[in-house]
Amino acid sequence: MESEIISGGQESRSFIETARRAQLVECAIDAIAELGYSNASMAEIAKRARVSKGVISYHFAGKRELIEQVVNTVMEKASAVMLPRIYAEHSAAGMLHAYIESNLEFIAAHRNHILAMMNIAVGARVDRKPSVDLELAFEPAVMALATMLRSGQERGEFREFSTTVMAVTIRNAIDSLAPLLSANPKLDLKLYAKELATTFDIATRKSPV
Amino acid sequence: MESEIISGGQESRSFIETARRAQLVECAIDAIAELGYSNASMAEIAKRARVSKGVISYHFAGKRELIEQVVNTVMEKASAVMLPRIYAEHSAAGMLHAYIESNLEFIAAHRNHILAMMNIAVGARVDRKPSVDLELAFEPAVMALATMLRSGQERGEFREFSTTVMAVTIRNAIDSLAPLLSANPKLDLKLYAKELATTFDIATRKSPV
Amino acid sequence: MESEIISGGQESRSFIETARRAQLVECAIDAIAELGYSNASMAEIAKRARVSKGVISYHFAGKRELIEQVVNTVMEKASAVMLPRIYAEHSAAGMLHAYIESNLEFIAAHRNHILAMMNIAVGARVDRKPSVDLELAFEPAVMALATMLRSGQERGEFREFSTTVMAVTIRNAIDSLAPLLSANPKLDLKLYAKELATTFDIATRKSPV
Amino acid sequence: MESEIISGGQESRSFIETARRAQLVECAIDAIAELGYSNASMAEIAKRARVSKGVISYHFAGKRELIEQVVNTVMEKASAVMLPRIYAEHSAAGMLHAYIESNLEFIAAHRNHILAMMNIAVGARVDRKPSVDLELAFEPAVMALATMLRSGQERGEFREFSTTVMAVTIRNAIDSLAPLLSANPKLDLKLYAKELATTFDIATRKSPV
DNA sequence: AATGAATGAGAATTCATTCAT
DNA sequence: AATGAATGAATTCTCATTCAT
Repeated sequence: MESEIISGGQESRSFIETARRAQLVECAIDAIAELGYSNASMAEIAKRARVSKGVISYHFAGKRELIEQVVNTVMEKASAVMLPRIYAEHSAAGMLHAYIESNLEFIAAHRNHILAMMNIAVGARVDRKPSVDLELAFEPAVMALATMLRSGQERGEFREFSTTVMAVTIRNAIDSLAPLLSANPKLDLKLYAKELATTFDIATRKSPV
Repeated sequence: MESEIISGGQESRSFIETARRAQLVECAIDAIAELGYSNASMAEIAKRARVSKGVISYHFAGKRELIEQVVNTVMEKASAVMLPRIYAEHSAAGMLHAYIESNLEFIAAHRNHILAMMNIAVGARVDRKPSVDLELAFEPAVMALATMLRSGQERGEFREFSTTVMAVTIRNAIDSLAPLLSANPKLDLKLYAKELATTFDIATRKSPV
Repeated sequence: MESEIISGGQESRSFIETARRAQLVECAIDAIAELGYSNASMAEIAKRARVSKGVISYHFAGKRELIEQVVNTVMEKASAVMLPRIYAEHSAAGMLHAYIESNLEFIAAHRNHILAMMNIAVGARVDRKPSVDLELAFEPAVMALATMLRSGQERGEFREFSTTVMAVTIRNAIDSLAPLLSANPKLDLKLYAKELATTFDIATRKSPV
Repeated sequence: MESEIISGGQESRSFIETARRAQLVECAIDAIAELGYSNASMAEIAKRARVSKGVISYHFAGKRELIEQVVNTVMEKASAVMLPRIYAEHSAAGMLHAYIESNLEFIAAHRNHILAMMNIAVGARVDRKPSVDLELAFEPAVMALATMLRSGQERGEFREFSTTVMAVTIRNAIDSLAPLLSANPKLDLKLYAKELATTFDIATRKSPV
């Protein structure tokens, strides 16, 4: 509305476009989470957005770009939730605990986002040219976690272990919650979070209490 | 003479049929592992077997049966490697250790098999009629592991923890090795196995040594 | 504005869609009449419409729906021609006469329509899942005719006979004209109609004049 | 067995071949009658004969020849039943009556044969080059009947009518019994035969009694 | 005389994408 | 900015036919 005044404005198109893109990304997330990657056709996503198929092609270069935006969106949202929680802690154990807990909370709150990510991770190779590389999407998360673990070792809080193996293990423990939750919706998340936190607290700390 | 006996006879498969089926299953495994579930079309699989598309239809009732055979084949091979190793142990910790180690060895030796399984697990749900149910293929593995862990707790070897959460965590730590290995082929498997075994030894045992 | 209303709206078909559907139904009728049910593939029908195969899928849910539309279309056209002619009569003999004559006229004018119907009737049962049930398409016509005959008996115009057997006989005498006409295009339809009308007039009436 | 003695005997092969061909024709008839023309695949027919697909190709030049044999076989059997019955009569009305009754009896006794014929008549155009021409199979029957009717007119027993139209009408009244019987197995055949005989007796005879 | 194995063409259907309006 | 229409490639599956044994 306000934008009609600024005739020829470049901003206004950008606003509508931004909104549409966000909407389409949301619909894509839901479709992928609920139907799986390969059943989340453009037609299905468009239907969920109550919009014609052409709109997606109009706003995104192709399915590929749409999927990339899904990945980016989820990553950003997760970071926004988790990072403050982690940086609020000062001990390595505390940070690891915050990492696991905030991540599980994010999953609980955005189950479809994570489900979509996992479906994409495995299914996206569908396009001959991988639209989203596993490495690109997941490795940074592992790297960041590994760095956190290493600093815990350097501070003398954590025992010696391969930070990479441990980081991968923790990430997978977390990521696999989403499908589990999907199959068994009344899963006790609090318990699950506590179990994981305890397990990896024990598995990483230097000396038993 | 020849035809009177046949009726009702469940004559077992001919030699050549058995060989072809095995070959096609192998080609399917490779195709799925390398291209992803949905790019592993019958045409692609046939091409890898240097055989016409129709051959697959001739030997398997449909894509569904082929995929089922892939799952069965992998499961059987893995069991054949792992079970003897596990049952050779007598302590719960020993069994867990054998479980992890033999599983990683199997993965190292049959990377494509595991990659195929994971792709099927995610990709197959994607069909309107899931050709292979995730639960059917994976949950039993988790269940078996959980049972093993519970017996460890009952024997007093393991601390108290949710056996389900721990079993899921361990299985995912293992399963996620395949894609990792695929992305990073010169991964030190021995080290990885040792790290995982140590981590879950520490994470499960009752009292620190 | 545009999208708020749409939801739930059963907006009727667009002009162009209606035209395409009609065109495709016509092409299907011709293809089925000329090539037989099972040679009338979607590809063939599309080719006749000078349109890509996908267009049929775009406008019809599947072959099934297309065939259903063929049946509906033919039935409606035939009814539109015959019913006024029949209801214009007041004696049972007059109605039967009008029934036979108007039906033959319709067949003469729409030979392919009838040929298509017959091919569908026999060919469609042939699909594992019959796309169009013989009974549904043909029995009503027999039923309606039998009812007309019965009312003629009740009025005392017609002799006693099994209205079902007679209705079946008349319908088949009529329906079989189409293939006959197809094989022998210069058939004298006027004569044929007169012969049939006379035959069944004699065969049904109570007392000779 | 006995044939092994007559080494190189041409006769013995002929005997087995004749038997096989007859068996395959029977199986084809049943398959076509029960499943419809296009579902009666060579595989299905072979299965019913408990024989491999190749056998059919071995004994018949192709599906086309097999279908031709089906038509020939049915025609011969029907003639064998009907002709003696017809020629036993001496009045035209008696012959027509015998024609209708013996034909219905044949249908009752060999329902599948007639069903197969009808399915073939409509469905066989499936092959681009019609494997069986409607004309070839059905017109002779109509011609023969028309001739019979004409002789009735010449003798002064029958009224004037187009013998062709009447013959077509009668043949179709008869042929349509098979599908009817198939849809409604407990149909009263005696009644049906009596109705048809009466109807066409009335419709053809010169003067009302 | 018969079989099992393999072929390749053709079927329906699905889908991302393009384009005129 | 959005839509409906159309395309063409790809997928699974079926089938008559061929061929070595």
